[in-house]
Amino acid sequence: MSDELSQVFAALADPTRRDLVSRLAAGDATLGELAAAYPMSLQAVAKHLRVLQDAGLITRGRDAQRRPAHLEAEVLDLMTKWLERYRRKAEERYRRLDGVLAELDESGHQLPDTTESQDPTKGMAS
Amino acid sequence: MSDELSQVFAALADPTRRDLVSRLAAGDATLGELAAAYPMSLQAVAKHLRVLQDAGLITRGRDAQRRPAHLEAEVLDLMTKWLERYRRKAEERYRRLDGVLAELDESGHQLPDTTESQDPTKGMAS
DNA sequence: ACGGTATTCAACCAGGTGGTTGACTTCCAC
DNA sequence: GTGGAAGTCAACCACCTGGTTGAATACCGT
Repeated sequence: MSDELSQVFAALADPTRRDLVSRLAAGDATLGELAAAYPMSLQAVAKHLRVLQDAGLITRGRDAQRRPAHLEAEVLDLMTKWLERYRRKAEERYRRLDGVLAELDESGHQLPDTTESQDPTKGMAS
Repeated sequence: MSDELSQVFAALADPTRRDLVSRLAAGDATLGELAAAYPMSLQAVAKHLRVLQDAGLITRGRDAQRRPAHLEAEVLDLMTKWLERYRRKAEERYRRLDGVLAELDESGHQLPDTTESQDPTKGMAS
């Protein structure tokens, strides 16, 4: 699954992890502080932080034996951009009812189009 | 994992599924048309469509034995809103260096704050 | 009515995920 | 230097996921 976007989406596909992000948006916090808020072991929360870190959503500092977690906003940008691209396309298609004409035209040629004959699992939907 | 946002994020945490979304953003398509583009069985693509459908990202029509898939933009809104909320908070914290003052102040009270004493796994990060 | 096309259903499998517990390492404070 | 606090490492478990194949269903065109 290794690619960047997949990792970020996967990281946020968990309520606990989204809640961690929401807390960190308010300010940095240590594992202990965070873990206290959840009905699970501290190690489990540590694993969640690890996932967020691998996805580039947080970084962890060092203050003696504390390792405060810090939210990084940049990666959220990445996702937002991806979403916006397709959200807008879909909305346009929805608004413009005359789009049906284009679609009727499109049903003429079986194989969708040109310029995309290589394996789509590589370099998909950038 | 059942909650709505988790399902949507999880659905997009797969390159094949993101690619499907990107294709559907350009126009509705049937399973057969879509499956032709991927190096996997048609049934596998059908499963992916199922996941997208369960997440509310697509709906499927009926045209005789065809079941054209149609992208729904609304759910993308949901995600965008969630992302924007925290992206903005994080960016603000980043821009305003004077934020350190607030954080120093914050380190005064151990338990973060009021109004959230119940189990955080329920109703997390709305 | 038949054959082909479009899709779904079901069983199975390898590998990943979210959680547990127990032991270990680090570092401060006294 | 010892004790306790903060964090990490490792093994283990139940369940979910992404893929496979094979068979079944539904519908159109001739």
